[in-house]
Amino acid sequence: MAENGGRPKGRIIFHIDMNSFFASVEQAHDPSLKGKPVAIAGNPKERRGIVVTCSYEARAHGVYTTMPVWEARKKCPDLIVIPPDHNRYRDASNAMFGLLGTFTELVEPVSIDEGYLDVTETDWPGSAVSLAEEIQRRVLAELDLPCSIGIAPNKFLAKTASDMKKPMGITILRKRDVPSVLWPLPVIEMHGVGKSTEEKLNSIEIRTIGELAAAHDGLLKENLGKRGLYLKARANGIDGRPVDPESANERKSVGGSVTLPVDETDPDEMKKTLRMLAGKVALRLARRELAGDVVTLQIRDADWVNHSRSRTLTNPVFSEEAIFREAEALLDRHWEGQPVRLLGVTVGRVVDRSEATEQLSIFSYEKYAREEPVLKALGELEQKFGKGAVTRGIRGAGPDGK
DNA sequence: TCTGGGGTCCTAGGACCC
DNA sequence: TCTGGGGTCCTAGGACCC
Repeated sequence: MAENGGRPKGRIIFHIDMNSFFASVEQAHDPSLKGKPVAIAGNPKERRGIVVTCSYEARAHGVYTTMPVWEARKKCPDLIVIPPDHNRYRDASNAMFGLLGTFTELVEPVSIDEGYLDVTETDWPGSAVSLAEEIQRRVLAELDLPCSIGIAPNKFLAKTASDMKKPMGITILRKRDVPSVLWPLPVIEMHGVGKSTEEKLNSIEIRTIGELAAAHDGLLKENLGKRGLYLKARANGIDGRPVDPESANERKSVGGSVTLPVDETDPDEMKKTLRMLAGKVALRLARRELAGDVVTLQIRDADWVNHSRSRTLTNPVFSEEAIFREAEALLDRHWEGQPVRLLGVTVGRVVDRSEATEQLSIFSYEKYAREEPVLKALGELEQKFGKGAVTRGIRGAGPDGK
């Protein structure tokens, strides 16, 4: 980046936000869709489908993300509804991040369609704006996809900035702009503030981002915990989080869930679904070579009340069979017979499988050897082969063959 | 005819240990 | 009869985001 005249050098962070990403990818793939109202929605024949993303033409008709498909069709009779093609979006995303990576190594993917760049140290000869223009130009030229870019001294402001002009916007948000640009807005406009937090803030007479920025720490902490304090810092334009290219590789859990065709009360049907979900999760764990030692079952009741039941295992699992067994046991133990709208299975606390094996051999195996069914089995073996045989067996042949 | 599916982080209470 | 604290792990639920 070009010299800045000897002023103390802050960071220069970009936030890249792909505009209505799934819809744009479909329009790039099939140019006849350009200029038309397009919605990406889970199987449009299903009664529970919602709009996942839609083109700006569809938005002009009042269609928005999360709207039920039937309602979107009512608002926009010409709406073209396309089922999602996740492989296509994954490819486009990889191409997009690959392109960003040619400008700097400091790229942090946040989701499939957005990411941060720390361009403070790039050797780009021009201004930050000209770099943003070049990135935007190349993403459009090479991938046929529009994006918006926010330029700011930190992540929060960059993210806020990229939201301010869509599609194909480039927005600079300096810290000194915060009082005039951010402070007049209602708190709900802030990233990190949802409906619930908005209500809590309103109840203590905080309605604008400016009022949040000036609020008393004690009051915030009392009502919102430590979240309140960092929201206040954000409201003041303060955010010290670094751009971390590794964060995407630090996945914590892998899960699958599905809304059932009807609210279900038949345990056999529910177990078929759990088997399917376990298979899906196992497949995705396999692709990333992961295993995890917490299995969680999620149940959403017909009235949208969520429940989760989890179990921490002695050693990490990854197979469909092992995941299914745990999910099934959790269902047997905790389901109380009420109609179920959605089922989910998640494997948590995931680690690389190589790591998982190591853990098993040096640590978890000792714990495993104290489990009740294991003790019972060991007792039987000792009766058969004599005392000491089992211990020699364990030491001599660990699960990793060492 | 309301409301998908993928995640992360935080909180709070109880168990358990020193 | 009255009665420590500090720390970690586990579990369930809530809030938020894309």
